[in-house]
Amino acid sequence: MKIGYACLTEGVPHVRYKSCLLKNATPDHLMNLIDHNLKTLAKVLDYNIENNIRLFRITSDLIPFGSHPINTLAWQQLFSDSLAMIGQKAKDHGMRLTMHPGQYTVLNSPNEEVVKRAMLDLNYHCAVLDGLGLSPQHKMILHIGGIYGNKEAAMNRFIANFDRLDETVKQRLIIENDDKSYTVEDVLAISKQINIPVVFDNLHHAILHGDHLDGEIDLINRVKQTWKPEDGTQKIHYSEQAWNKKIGSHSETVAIDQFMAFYQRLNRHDIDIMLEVKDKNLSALKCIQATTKDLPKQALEKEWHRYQALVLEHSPEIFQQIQACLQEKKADAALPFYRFIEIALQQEVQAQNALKAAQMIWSAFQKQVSEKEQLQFEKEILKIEKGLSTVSMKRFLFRLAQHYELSEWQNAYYFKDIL
DNA sequence: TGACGTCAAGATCCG
DNA sequence: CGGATCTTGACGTCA
Repeated sequence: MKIGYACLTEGVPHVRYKSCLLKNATPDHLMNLIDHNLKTLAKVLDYNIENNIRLFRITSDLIPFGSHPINTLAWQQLFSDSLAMIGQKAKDHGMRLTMHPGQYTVLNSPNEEVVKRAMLDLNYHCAVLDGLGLSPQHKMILHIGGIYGNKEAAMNRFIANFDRLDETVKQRLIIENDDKSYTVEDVLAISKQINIPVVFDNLHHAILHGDHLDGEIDLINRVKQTWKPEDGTQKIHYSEQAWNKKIGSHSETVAIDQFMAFYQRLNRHDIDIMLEVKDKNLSALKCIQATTKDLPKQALEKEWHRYQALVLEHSPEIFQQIQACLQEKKADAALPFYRFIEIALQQEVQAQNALKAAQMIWSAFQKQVSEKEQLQFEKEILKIEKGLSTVSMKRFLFRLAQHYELSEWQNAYYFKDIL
């Protein structure tokens, strides 16, 4: 079983993808952006490897305007070495990479121009995975598309247009149920015609059906039949509804108890779970650690170190409770640990607690700072006391952590909003 | 014609 | 001038 996350990272320094507006997309600029983005992807894979994350979706924005006529670069050739190196990283560590063309890539449109662009976009996504040198087990996920007043005709159009795709694209393509139009049953019916795997998405399923727990696991096991040996392990999407946001919005974080309940009902290990959640890698790490038997103690301690300042900023009380919890050194501390984290982060940041968090990080390099930095810190303190944003304090502290090469603190989740 | 979703670029405002 | 915050863009469907 692999658990993974989609596209972007939280709290990982120096990984930010770049893009540009259509009007600025000159070949020269695109070259620079692609070069930067590939370096970024390589760093993200390093992060994944280091943190034992073995399932990851690559952002569609890797190559800006990757399927747009404005991008005339032969990027697959120009960056073949770089792509091959990145792909080798993944292969060396058993990492499964996927891609997911967005909601605007519509293969079943009645508009032929839209279909042509969708085919080009699928070619682009496939070219990335091909360029990385990855097998067809590294998939591309697509939704079925629109209804256009006649669902049956729309489904048949999907089937007909699938047939027009390149063989390499067909081998990678998998299809997913959505939250508006196409149920798992619909997608299974299409799958039966074109013989490609189905991705079960739990939240979409819950939205299109009233009570989502009823028969959910049976359905997942039925969907497994669409995965052939050459497709690799069955993959599903897991997400939770964001409270107080509109139906279908992904939650800020995966609520660990809700996930564990699902995991236990699922009761399978021959399955890969892609999380779709705002806090990305943070939830992936959480779910991985919570489901790892005999998790080494240092894994949680490393995680705690990254959470410390962020937790302190939200709740000094829970900060203390977590310290106590970890000192007990019981086995299976992961669940209580993450429960505490979730509760802490729901608390609003008070100025006095923001000060405590800043002080904690400051104390790590207080001894080596210059007088000028001391004065700057005092200025930042005043800003927080006045009730101003903590952003500039965080930027200041992050710069210090970089300057004094305190890599541990650079990885603090405390900095995730300013990276 | 605007909402939808998503992210960063670009624009503008502010001290 | 630099940093903080607001607006725009790129895509297709549907009301």
